[in-house]
Amino acid sequence: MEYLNELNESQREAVLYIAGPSLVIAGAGSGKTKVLTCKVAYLLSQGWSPHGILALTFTNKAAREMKTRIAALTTAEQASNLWMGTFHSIFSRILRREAKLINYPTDFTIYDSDDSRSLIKSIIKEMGLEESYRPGMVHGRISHAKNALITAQSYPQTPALMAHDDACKTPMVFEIYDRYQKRCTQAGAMDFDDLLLQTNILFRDHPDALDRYASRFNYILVDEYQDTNSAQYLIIKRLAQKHQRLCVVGDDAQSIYSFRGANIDNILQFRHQYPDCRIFKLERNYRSTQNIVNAANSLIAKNDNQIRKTIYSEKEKGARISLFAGYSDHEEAYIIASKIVELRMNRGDRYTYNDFAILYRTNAQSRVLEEALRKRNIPYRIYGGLSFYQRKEVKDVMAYLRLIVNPDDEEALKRVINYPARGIGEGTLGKILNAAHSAEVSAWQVIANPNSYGLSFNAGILKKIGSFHNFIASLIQRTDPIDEVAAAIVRESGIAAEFINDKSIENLSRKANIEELIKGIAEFVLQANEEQDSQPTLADFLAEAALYTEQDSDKADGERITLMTVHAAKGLEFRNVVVSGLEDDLFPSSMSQDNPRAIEEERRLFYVAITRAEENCIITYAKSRFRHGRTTTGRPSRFLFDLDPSFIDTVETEFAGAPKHANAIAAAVDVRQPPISKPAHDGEYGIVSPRDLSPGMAVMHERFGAGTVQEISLEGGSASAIIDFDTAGRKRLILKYAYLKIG
DNA sequence: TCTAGCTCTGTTTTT
DNA sequence: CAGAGCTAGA
Repeated sequence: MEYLNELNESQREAVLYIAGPSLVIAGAGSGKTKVLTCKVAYLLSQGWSPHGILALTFTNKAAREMKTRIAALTTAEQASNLWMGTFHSIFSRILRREAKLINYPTDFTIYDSDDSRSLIKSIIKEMGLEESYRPGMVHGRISHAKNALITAQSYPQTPALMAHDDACKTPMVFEIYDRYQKRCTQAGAMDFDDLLLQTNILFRDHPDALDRYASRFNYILVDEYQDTNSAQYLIIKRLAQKHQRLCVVGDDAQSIYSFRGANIDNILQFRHQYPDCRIFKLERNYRSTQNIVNAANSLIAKNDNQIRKTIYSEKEKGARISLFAGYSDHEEAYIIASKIVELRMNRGDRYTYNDFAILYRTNAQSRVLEEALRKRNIPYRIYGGLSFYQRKEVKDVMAYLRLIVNPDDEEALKRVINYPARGIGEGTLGKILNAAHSAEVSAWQVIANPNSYGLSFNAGILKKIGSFHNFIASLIQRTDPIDEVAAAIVRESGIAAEFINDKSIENLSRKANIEELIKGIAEFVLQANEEQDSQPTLADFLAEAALYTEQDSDKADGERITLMTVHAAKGLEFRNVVVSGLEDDLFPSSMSQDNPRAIEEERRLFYVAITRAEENCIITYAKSRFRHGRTTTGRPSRFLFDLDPSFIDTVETEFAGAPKHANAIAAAVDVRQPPISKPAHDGEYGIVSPRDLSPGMAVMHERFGAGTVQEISLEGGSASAIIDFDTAGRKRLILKYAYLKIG
């Protein structure tokens, strides 16, 4: 147990206390992972069985890393027997075992967000609501409800939700939710949120099942506790109720996932929910220099809602944070690229490209940065955007695999019934789906026997449907290794033929992706053979693939700088970090402008960004930026004014010859721009405030001409107006983009 | 039924 | 600017 000697006092106390519930407040860079891994190793050394330890992490990658580190402290066998993974992966495993109890098939499909979205979209269409209901928004509402443990049945009984929907003029959300849930059940599918909700339903309705797991998991550890939602909270509570051996680790200052239902109160209220808990605070930051820690502290001090703590660093003072302003987003990117080259040069071979990361608020910002990096021949890797399993060609093959495992999977069927084209078009598919929904059976059952469901297709169509059905049925019969099944699909479905007359680079890369998928399946088989000495099923593979994320891949391909969103950077560290796009309306996001809680979360996000840096932190913003198809002028972010100037270096706009100021904040104030929106006075086109509009008012639009305001809506943070234009008809315009003239 | 190309619209973060 | 949706023409 030498590892105990490497811990500081508070870390050691946190590791050694295993008698009851404990809360470890772990500041950024304070050795949180070390505490967790040492604690698990310590439990094992005290004779606890690895099978009885449940450790929940935020990402698969974090789980894997911890396993590796625990294996180094104990044995590989012990580490591999731990129940360690994300909430979603651990509980999908448990749900699969217990599926029968809650009337799901053992091999239920996991719908990803795209599947959910597409199902919701078709329900909206069926209900004739596409005018005013957007699938993404409805999905958000359903997801929010599920994370708050509100089922389709209880939704209409929840006044707060119904009132919100009424206010948003979307009173039918409850009905869409209900139909959505029925269709998921019909298809034998769970969405991401179901994995948590259904676990709670399982534990609620089957005390014997709960008891089995509660007594199996003798000790429960939860990482990133500040980002758990109500559904996760309740699962933990249920499992730990009896023995109360629970250790949660987190940092309220890094709670950044409320949009996904994360409830910061879980960590803030832990001491009240477990009154006899011990609290340990890890306040020494081992990651960053003093300047970086102090600057971050000065920022987060501006938040009201937090557990007070004093994070400090005993590393060198280090360089001050430097702040740069570009005249445009392109210049900002140019400055960033130059600073990276410069830092790397100055330090000779001390820094490699792997020591740099550029962080941003939104994925869309990466484009301009990439351009600038390419011009300088700086190699980069970019996280975010489409993950491997989200690419169209991969999803197509995956949909066939899903159908084999669960032919009732409607989203999968919709995807491939006519891909590659086999003459079963929209009309035919629509009839099949309608028949299925009115008979309350799956589309697959209709296809298996179209005549029994009152469908009168002509012989040609029947033949096409029949041959598709036979093809899938024949795949289901196959017993060869699953990677060979996948290869057969590509060959026999006609997907391979689609790629034969390829010339374009895109087509080649699609082909390569499909090959990689098959290779990946083969590797999965091999690994399972080696580790568990078992023959994995397609269902095993799909379950893992459904919960795979971009973060999980270890793209260690050579020396590259990293580009990612701040969210994606959570838990990571780099010697040099650039945080870009510090403009009001971008960071903090325009979505959170008038919501104090949301602003505090954005501030925590900025805090997370700064505290990723070990040695150098560079903050940049652009005075103008190309967004939404036009160039907009911005102001420096309000967060820049939160930073204590003594830790910040001069603003330099070196490439435009702007004066250099001694004081960064003063400089930032100097460049404060007039308000972004150009008010629509003096008979000119401009942005009109929703306050200045009312129904019946006559307005002019740049392109659509004269019109009359019908309705104004303030929902969802972006005010919009429905306007009847004399020639262009009825339009719904987002007021912060639309150039209008009153009168 | 399919595809190419046009028009229109709307932008956060993601297990 | 890019993705979705629509239309025309095959």
